[in-house]
Amino acid sequence: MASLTAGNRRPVRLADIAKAAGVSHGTASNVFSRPEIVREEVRERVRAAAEAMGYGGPDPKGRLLRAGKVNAIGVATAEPLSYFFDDPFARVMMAGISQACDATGAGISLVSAANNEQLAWNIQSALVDGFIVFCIEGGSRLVELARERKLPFVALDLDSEDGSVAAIGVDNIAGAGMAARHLTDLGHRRFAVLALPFADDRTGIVSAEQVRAATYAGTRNRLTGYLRELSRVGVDISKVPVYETANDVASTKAGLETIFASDAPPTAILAMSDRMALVALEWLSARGLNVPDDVSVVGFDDVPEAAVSKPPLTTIAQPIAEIGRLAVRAILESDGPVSRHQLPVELIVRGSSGPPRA
Amino acid sequence: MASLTAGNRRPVRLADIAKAAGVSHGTASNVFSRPEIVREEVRERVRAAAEAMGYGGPDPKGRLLRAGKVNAIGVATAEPLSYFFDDPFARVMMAGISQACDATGAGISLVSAANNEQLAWNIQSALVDGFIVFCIEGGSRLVELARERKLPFVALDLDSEDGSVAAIGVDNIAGAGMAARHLTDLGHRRFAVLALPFADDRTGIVSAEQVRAATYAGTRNRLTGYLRELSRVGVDISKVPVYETANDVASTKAGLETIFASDAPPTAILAMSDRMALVALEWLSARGLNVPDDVSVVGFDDVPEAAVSKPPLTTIAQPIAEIGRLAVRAILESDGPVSRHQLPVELIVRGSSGPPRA
DNA sequence: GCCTATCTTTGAATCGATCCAAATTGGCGG
DNA sequence: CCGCCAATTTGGATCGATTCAAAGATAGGC
Repeated sequence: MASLTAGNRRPVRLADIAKAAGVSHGTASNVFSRPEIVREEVRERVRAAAEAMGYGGPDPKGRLLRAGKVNAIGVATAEPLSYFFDDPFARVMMAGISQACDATGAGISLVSAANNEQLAWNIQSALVDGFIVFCIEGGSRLVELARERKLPFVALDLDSEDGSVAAIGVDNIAGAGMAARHLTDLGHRRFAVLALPFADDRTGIVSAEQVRAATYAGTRNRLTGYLRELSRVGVDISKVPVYETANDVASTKAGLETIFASDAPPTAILAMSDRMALVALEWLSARGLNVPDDVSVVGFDDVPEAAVSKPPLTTIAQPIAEIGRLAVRAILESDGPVSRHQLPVELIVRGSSGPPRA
Repeated sequence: MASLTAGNRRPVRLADIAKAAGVSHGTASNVFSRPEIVREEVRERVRAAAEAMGYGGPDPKGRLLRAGKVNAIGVATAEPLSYFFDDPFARVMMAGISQACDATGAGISLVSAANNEQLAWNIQSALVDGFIVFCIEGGSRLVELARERKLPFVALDLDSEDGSVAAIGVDNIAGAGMAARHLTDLGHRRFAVLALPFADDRTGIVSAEQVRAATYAGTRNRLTGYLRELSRVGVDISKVPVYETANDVASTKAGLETIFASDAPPTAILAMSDRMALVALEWLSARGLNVPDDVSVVGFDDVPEAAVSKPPLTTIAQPIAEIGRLAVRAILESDGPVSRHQLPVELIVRGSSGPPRA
């Protein structure tokens, strides 16, 4: 009964093998981190002891505390973890982030939870050197949590007026303007807007009042871009239905039902995301409406799927991957002043837009 | 010059605010981790001090060392980080892993690098409680590195003969058999195989010799399943070309070129991954060959894209997400014996397979 | 044989928290 | 006024490594 060492589950520490090899822990440490400064004979003795005792190498937990730097950045959202792998926009963004991390050797930690309490805890206890915050939904709360950690962080796609937070995004007003302009140039005059959330947990037709009170400035800016361009050609923008969705299939379809229940249905749909635009293409086709002959659709983002839909989607391209790369750099070189970038967008004309029926 | 505190960048520690609030560090710690046992007046005093000094809450680095558990699992591959977001198979797998992690509150750390040395370092220094190892390529090396950390880990898709490593996979022989059987039942007798790697860094037609020496038992098993079924109907399996690819677009196309350069080209292609199968569909279509009339194609995996290709792909469905979920559970409840699971597969007949031309 | 220069090794200090046994405080009944 | 119990607070020990100034060992020059 005495020496059933197999049952002894206490993990082996550096100090244990130091003692076993008859050297100080300082020397033992050097064997692993700077082997070249240790005399060969000693080095081998220590390594043999490590091998014999089943030592798995210096525990990063210990090293971490001493070193200070984790060498990983956290990517945070208020969605379930699977969002990163499901959503096309997120995937392209993550590809950009991955690239930059690969290049610098930094790791990626996914920090995310739909549950509010869990999210707070995850952010508080994330082992990272900084955060990239996806502000799709629940953005303000996320930013607040990230700020509390007192670590560098950058908000993506926030369009925040708050100049104290680092942010990277695109010129939403200009992008939306290009989308609308493209459609008015084609001759459209009857529009509907599928909008991203202006505030959390709400869907439906939005009022001017609600737009003014928007939590998400990005959504408001895109709408501003659309409407400015529409009024330029004389469209009565008070008559343009703006349906706020949760950027998912169900609420987008509900929006389309509402929009097309009108007796003067639109000939063109402005969707604030490709995700909604692609749902619209499908919905319209199921409804027997031809795109672009009966209805034109213009999206926003230019996710990969947009190029292969039927018909291919006309959209506003964001440099998504580039945004990701910039974000990583902003975290890792979080030096001087708060960095705020606004990247250019581009109109990509494909098959989902054309002149309205005469 | 004396008190330019703004320049003092040393982060605030728990001990600092304890001193400022005039309490012991023990009490200060309790204020954050078990506030209910601290007298209200004291609690508020400490919180006020924390606020005033810009304390970001207990540093997880410190907590971690004490607690021992990281509460995160690492997912390791020998690919660049972006693999997780690019590859369809990986994405479905990660969705399953995410789900299980969300449910248990565990985090996910992506541990990956194409570069060999970087990969070793990343695995050695990953802050995780265990690893899930993707054995697509470089699997053996990865398993070796993971084993050295002496942490629980499970290998996915390894088909290893080494019973000492936990592994989760599917019955490759049976799955491949079902694919081949489906085609022989339809009447096909001329075949070609697009194979996954048998060994690292090699592509081209493989010999029986090379198959026998395969590093990747999973690939070998799939081939065994194919050939066993083919020989059952009298096909001369020594004449069936088996082209080993790197499971990417370029090498798959090269394989197709080679295969169709023959004067007796196959009427059916057995692809060991949907990725290759989808490339084949595209290549055949560009070449003016009709699927399934001229050539039938059967894949393996059943990634989401397989259902929407033109034509939709006949394939062998793996319960990919389920594998991911099981893997997480295996790590978190890494109790008793080494767990080895083999999950069932299923033939999904879609439009890419049909009888050969009469 | 002594002194200096070089190469190795030592061991205390540190990183930032949590835990817990023991000490202190405060209230209350006798 | 004392003893006792419950509620708080204290401060030392611990988690597992790295760092670095100083001590010790070895070799070579004179």
